Amino acid sequence: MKISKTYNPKQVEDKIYQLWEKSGFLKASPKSKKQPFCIIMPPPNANGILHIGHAVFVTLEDIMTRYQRMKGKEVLWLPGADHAGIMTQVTYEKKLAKQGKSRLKLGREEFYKQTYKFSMENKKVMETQLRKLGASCDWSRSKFTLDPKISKAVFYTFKKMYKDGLIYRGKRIISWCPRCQTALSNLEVIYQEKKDPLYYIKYGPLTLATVRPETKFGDTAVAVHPADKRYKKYVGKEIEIQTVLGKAEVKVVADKAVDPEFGTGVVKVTPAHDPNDFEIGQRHNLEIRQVIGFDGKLNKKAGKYAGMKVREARKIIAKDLEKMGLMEKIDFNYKHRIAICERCKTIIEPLISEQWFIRAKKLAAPAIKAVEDKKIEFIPTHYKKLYYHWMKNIRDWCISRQIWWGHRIPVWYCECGEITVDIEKPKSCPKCKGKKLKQDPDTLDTWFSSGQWPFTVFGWPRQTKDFQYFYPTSVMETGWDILFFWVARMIMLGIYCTGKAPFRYVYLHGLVRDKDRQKMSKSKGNVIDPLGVITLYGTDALRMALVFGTGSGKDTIISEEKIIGQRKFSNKIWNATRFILMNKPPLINTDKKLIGTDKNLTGADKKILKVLEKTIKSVNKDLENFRFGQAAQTLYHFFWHDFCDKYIEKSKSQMSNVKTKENTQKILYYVLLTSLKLLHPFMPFVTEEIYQKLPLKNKKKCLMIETWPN
RNA sequence: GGGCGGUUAGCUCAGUUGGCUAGAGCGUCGCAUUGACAUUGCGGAGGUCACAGGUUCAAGUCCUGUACCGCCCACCA
Repeated sequence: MKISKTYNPKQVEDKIYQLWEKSGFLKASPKSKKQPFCIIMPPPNANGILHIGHAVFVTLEDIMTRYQRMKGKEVLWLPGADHAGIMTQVTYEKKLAKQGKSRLKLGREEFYKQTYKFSMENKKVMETQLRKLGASCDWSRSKFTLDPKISKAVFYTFKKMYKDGLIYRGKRIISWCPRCQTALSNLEVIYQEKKDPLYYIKYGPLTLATVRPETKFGDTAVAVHPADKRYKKYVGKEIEIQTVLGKAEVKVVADKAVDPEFGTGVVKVTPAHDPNDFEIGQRHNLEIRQVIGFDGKLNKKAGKYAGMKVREARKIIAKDLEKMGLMEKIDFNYKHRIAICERCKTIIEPLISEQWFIRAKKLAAPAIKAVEDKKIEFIPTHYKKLYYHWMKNIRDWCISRQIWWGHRIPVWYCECGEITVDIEKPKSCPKCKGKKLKQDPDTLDTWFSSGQWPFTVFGWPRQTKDFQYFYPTSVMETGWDILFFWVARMIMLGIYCTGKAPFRYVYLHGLVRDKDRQKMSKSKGNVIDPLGVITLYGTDALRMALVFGTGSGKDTIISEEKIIGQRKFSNKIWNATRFILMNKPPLINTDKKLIGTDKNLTGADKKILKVLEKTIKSVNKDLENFRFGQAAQTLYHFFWHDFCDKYIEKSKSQMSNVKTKENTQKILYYVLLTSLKLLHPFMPFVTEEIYQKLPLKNKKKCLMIETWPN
């Protein structure tokens, strides 16, 4: 057998992956008598191709998966894809726009159909890419969040929560994205610092500061701090004010939310268009007067300003105020944080609208307890604090979105006013027996369905064999940036739906950054395309570079040099094997017991065996404690510097001595095989390829299912 | 306003329950080498482990404080 001088991943990887997939060892069975180990893959969004962040999670999860499989557990790593509501809708709409088409022209049904097709195509591409990354997952169980069975489970949960009083419909102030035309949860809103003029406007005898004079038509009060002596005499009274639309009367209320230090200590209260004002309004029973519509334009309550967009109206109104002598002064250097849409960066318009909400506090309590009781543990542990903080201050969760792509809310309205919540469309109204039922036009927040992912993938609410055997799962591995979006929701919904915390450990990895610690982004031009890198240096090199010397849960620093360094390592393993195979016995038995006793061992023999033992111990300990970066470093150092540089060099003389030849050869094969096993979770392709070439007795079909060294 | 993380070699980072002369990759300097591998080997230079105290036989590691950097959460108009 001729072996090439250098390791050539391109010729090896696809062939090896096929070997694994055809072997059937990637499939898990709930009938197994072994101990289960299960990771649910965080389903990538089905709206694009994989990036380097995906390569991180694949590497980490595959390391755990392969390690546990070799340790003899029944391992299931379950893949899938997420429909990613708003994100996919935005992506597909952009695609349509390029073709001169639009969502509205297509209509709801056709748009859904096309987006579904688009997502399925992406899912297929992604699955090919996951294979290229070496992901040893069970493809026979691949799922999609909009699969009919999964959707049914999601509706089941909705119905159950509605019955339990955990879901309600209500008119609330929500964050509205005028571009996406939908409500957003507070997590989908991000903040950006911006400089805006701060206007000091005369309100009758008072002066107040605001950045949004255009909302003044919605003012239903003016508020001051209860302890503010300057304004005490006005509290509870109506004051007459001059506005751009004429004279009006407005009530003065005292509320502790007002900061007497800011501006003049007087604030206008616009309950319909500001979250704080909404709350002040609730406390003082103020009228809610909506003056801005869902299109982001002023409505007819704004008189002559009706139809103007918020920002242009602001300028014009400010000018008019000045003309009328109502503007006391303008501070042009005022910096504040404005809310923008996480997806499209459009400025958020707080609006009152009817939405569906989850009473989150009730779900949060047991979710907090599960972590306190160590039913779930976080790695790194400090994320526990963040989790507690968020869970203890949780607010009701707005779960309705005014988009078309996703699970349509399973609620039907009858002309008679009856509301029916069910998994499927009711045949007729249970109250009036009428047949004219209209389904709620909204869809559910993506995270509502992905929050149930760890059990809906197993066919829950049916008590399937899979569910009983694999749930609760072992590890949830994902990025810390979706701790609240996803992990917290999975814990809450998991406990609520199944009575059990959905996983034992949460491992949170960091962000991928370049060597200047910059976050990777297309606009910065510093992205590393995992598949491009793979064609250049091989999957193993990329995987090893992603974990090598990275502290658990810390940001992953990656650079091309680092990947090249690991390609060299792949080649080193390859060539060490080539050397060992130069002295090829017919078939070698690598049972350690057959290696000579102390008496016939040289100093070098003893040393390498001892260091190997130490390496095995420390790698095991590291892997048990999720210290993958450390394990990778230990293995790298052992293989290169202890085995290759020292022992293999020494073996050259030992092999030419008849007395030591046989033992040396056995040790070479033994250490090589053990190293391959230990390295396999990190570098699956090169190790498997070499394993296939070794002349071993008792060889298994693949290294993937070899026995892990303990 | 709260909270979290970081500060170790020129650069990027490891360093487990405190325990050998503090490590790796890349870079750098010198030497070697046509039979495993130049995607190499050997050797060297390079560190007051941010700073100041404290606990200890022993501190990069634990405690307290300070400085700087980064991040998250929060309703300041």
